Amino acid sequence: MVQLEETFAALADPTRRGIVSRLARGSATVSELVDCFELTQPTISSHLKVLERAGLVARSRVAQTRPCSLRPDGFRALEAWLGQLRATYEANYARLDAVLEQLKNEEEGGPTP
Amino acid sequence: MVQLEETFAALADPTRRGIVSRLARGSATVSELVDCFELTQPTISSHLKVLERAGLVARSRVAQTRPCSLRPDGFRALEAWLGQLRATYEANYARLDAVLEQLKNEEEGGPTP
DNA sequence: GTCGTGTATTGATCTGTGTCGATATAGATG
DNA sequence: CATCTATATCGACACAGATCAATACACGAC
Repeated sequence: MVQLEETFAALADPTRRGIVSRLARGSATVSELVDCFELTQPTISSHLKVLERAGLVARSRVAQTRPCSLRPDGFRALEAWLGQLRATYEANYARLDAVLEQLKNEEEGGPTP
Repeated sequence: MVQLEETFAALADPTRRGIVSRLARGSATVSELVDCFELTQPTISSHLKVLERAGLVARSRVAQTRPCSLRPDGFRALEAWLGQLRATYEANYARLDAVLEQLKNEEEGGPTP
């Protein structure tokens, strides 16, 4: 649950969603990301820290650079929550449909006085 | 894009996710939601306003009460964004696999000096 | 009309966060 | 060793948001 908290909070920021979209097309170093967005390097590093803590981004080390890549597992919890929500919603919607169906059938059998 | 911004920001708060989960099982009035969560009524109303502005919750009026219900369309943009992200990621992963496959084939043909 | 219940709004406080400039650290290169 | 590049960290600022108490509004009941 707390993981979900961090995931949604991380993706709530447009810059971080931009970083994620960029990394979906391939890994990138911090400098490359700084070039993509008109923000300073400390700001990008701060965003990467948030994304890393949320489990959405992984950072390795190559020489002095720190290539960042997406961690698809981090999105699983998000998709699972959405799927669960949809299932619950549709189940209750189906139940409503069933009730209406039953009412309709009872009415066809003859209206109750 | 700005809609996505509000959607993620709305779901970043645990109380609002709780409200959404509750509403997936059926509509509820503001008072009923206040009973569900140990928060004051103004706080719940504030959260509902955020969810409404994000297009995730609809409010009607029945007498003095304001029944709240889920608006599944509001989640579509979120699911679409995730789907697009996943597609992009898997496409580039497939491309990487293809590159590795090609390198392997070239190597089998004979290592380049 | 008055009264009571349900909900919205306001004002205040407190915490969190996005941003920057400045500085510090890590590692390659000379 | 010194130096340069890439990245992280720190301190400060401004702004947004979560929360509450108090109050105002809406609507049915009487």
